[in-house]
Amino acid sequence: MGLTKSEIFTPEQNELSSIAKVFGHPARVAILQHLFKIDSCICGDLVDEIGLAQPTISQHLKELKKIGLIKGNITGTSICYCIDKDNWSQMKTVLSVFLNQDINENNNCC
Amino acid sequence: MGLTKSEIFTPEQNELSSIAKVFGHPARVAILQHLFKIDSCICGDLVDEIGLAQPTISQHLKELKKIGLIKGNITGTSICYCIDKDNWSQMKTVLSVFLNQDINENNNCC
DNA sequence: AGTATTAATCGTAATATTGCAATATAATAA
DNA sequence: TTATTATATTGCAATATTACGATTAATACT
Repeated sequence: MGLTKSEIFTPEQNELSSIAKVFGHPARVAILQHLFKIDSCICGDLVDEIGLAQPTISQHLKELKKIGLIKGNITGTSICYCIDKDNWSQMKTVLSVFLNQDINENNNCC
Repeated sequence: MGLTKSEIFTPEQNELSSIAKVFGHPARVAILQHLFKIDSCICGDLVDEIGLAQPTISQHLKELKKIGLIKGNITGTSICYCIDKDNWSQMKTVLSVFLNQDINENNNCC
């Protein structure tokens, strides 16, 4: 099948896994790290920076855009990408709730 | 061709994406949430709790175990799973470094 | 021994993802 | 207008993931 049964999960579970899925590829992690590091917004040199073909990078950028973590700005023939700060911090909140769950200390099996 | 080029990324990028990948499916999120919530370690009732077949849950548990986020304890015919606290907090540290990166404020394109 | 019970594994079908060559599109430059 | 440059889209091949039926393995219960 290969088809995730999203309908049996809560909206929270689906949202969380969608976010995590985007981080689930090293190229997208690398793109985000580069956008954080660089002092001016980056355009096509992500292709040089990371060692993947232009269509591949473009595809990864599309997924990052789709989930709202980055946004692009057209300047001439190039496009300037950067982190969407508002969405980034919103995403952090969603992830934090999940990551900082308290472990029930009554657990005694292991 | 369906094969991630792990060799061109840093160990950090690969580690981070591997962790995120595991969270990238709602069933695994649901399993982890259930293990957090329940007051005694859970065994096969994850199958009832989540609406997936037993082999499917077993497969997801395997991936969670592989990355070290959960561990199992055999008691009779059943297996008791729970969060691996040490690895969980270690994973949180790795993720936090990534999530809490500072955005370079010299960014001015968007 | 024979029979449940529980969970892992195997095999397989359906779908998704990754990556890239080729091509298309869009904006600028000559 | 004709390049040139930068990025997106299309199409496709290779591989991965998801899901589950069937089976297996291991323990517990009669």
